[in-house]
Amino acid sequence: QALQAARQLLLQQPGSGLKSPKSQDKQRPLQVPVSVAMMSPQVITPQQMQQILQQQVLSPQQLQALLQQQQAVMLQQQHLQEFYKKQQEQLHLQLLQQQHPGKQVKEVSKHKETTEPFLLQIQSWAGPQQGLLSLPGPAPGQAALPGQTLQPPAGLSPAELQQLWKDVTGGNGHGMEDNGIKHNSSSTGSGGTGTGGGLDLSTNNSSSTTSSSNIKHSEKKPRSSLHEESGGTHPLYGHGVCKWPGCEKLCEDFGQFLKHLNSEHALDDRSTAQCRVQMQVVQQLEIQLSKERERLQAMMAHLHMRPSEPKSSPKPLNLVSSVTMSKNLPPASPPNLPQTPTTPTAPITPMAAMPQVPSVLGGANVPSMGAMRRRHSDKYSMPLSSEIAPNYEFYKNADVRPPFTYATLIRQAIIDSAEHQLTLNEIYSWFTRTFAYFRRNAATWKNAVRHNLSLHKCFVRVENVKGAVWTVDEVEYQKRRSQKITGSPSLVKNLPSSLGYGTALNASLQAALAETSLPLLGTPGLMNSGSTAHEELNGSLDHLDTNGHGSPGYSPSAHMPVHVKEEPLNMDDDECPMSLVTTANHSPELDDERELEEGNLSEDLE
DNA sequence: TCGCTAATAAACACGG
DNA sequence: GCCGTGTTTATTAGCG
Repeated sequence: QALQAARQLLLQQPGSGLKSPKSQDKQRPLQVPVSVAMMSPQVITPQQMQQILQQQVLSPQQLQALLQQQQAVMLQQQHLQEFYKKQQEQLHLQLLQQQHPGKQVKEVSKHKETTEPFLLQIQSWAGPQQGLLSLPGPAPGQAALPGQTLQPPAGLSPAELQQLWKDVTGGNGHGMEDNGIKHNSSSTGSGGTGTGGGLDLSTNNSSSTTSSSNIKHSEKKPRSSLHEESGGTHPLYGHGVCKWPGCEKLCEDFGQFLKHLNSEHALDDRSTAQCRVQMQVVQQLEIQLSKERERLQAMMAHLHMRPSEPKSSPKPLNLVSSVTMSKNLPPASPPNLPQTPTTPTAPITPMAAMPQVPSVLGGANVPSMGAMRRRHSDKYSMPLSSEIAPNYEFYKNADVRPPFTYATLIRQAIIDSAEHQLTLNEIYSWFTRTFAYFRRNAATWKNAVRHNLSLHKCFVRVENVKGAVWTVDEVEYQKRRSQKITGSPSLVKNLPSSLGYGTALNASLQAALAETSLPLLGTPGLMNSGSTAHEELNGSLDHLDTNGHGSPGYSPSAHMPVHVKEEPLNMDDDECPMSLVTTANHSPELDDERELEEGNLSEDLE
């Protein structure tokens, strides 16, 4: 309305506002708004604004007034959006509680949180049809107006995008289709093509906030899973469904699709508007893609992965603020969307086992501990220390769960200590000190630590002068580990008797050596205490090797703190810690093989 | 589907 | 009674 008032102002004062040098241009001020209005009735895009500026059709005062009015409208729009969002969310939750009692509400609500901002954004892009001021992306060299956020939220999947499109176009779903909810919109399209009213989402929703009775369960139309057969080929036709954004009209065959396409999506205002919105979507996605690609480059550069293009990061990455996606992107893969799944043949980094990497570290969207009950298999993980070491700062600062089991971490904490023994509280401290992730939900993970200490035989409680301390029974630990590695408990069963370090024990200890060697040395943070791990393991090896057998009365408490033999070996390894590059193409099996090979190598060096 | 493993939650005991 | 520690059991989920 404000913009229209401005336009009225211009129309009412054509003479005063004109600085056109030629008299025949006197119609210009009329032409511009009219043309704009033809495109989108209440929109003056920045490009057009610039055009107006260039053509000097308006006086600076008028332009200023116009801009002010636009800003005022923007503020109104923002308020409307906020109001609408709140109302919609409230309504949404209300409906979900009615229809999906229980935790589904939480899940869908979470989904909504991610989609709604973009939904609003899309609505803003599609504003003309909604009577809202549309403010497309700023023209080159023109700053975005305050409050204007044109970036779609990161991490938008194509499915979400499609859903949002449906939201925009008001097609079958009206935004809540995922939840089986459908707004009884004013859409007149019998086939759910969102004719006309498809784009007046905001008005529909705003009205629906006061009349929830207008909402009904949707006869959820089967999606692309049906009609797999497809007659002809057309970018807008697939799986028997019209792929026009927001349409999804079922078409029996290609001919019917063509007929539908020509009838429902002919060249008219609606189609052009939808096309325009789609262009905006594509444009924004391209912008986002380029940003993500740039981010990927920077990440790969930071992580010493081979960048596909030698494009250096504009600035060093601050892990706390910049790490927004998993590192498990194969370096050879083209920089794609960050959600690119890792193929089983390229588990690459231990991050592959990382359950999740919060998109915003330390942000509110970090899933709670309880929500991420993921299996923490070490299978895809490289040796703990060598994983932690290069990422020491990362884990220290980033609220990312380390991809290791509690047992592994506890052991690491203990063998990192000078005495190879820690009190429970010291273990706690190590966790919180080493991993930012363990600086919250203390009760949960501390309970898990205690549980693991009690559960696993490899952890031995030793009464000490100053109380009880926990040590690691390395043999027990490696028994567990070798069980996991070899999958052959029979081998482990023979461990005590095969003290001549037979194959199983050898492999186990080699694996252990691989796990605790190389590691820590690459990182100052872990180097100081971490070298003990290496030494301890070598000590363990020495103990067995030199005697030809493990000590029968093997006592971890007696064994752990002592017998440190300085081993100059592996210094080459130290200089070349296990990098993401070297492990990038490792399959899980190769990882195990690598560990064995490294063990052999170390042994050979001895 | 089944078995294994790990994470998580919780109850309980015990001592300071 | 509270808290930290330690043990144990049950449930759940991921994975092979």
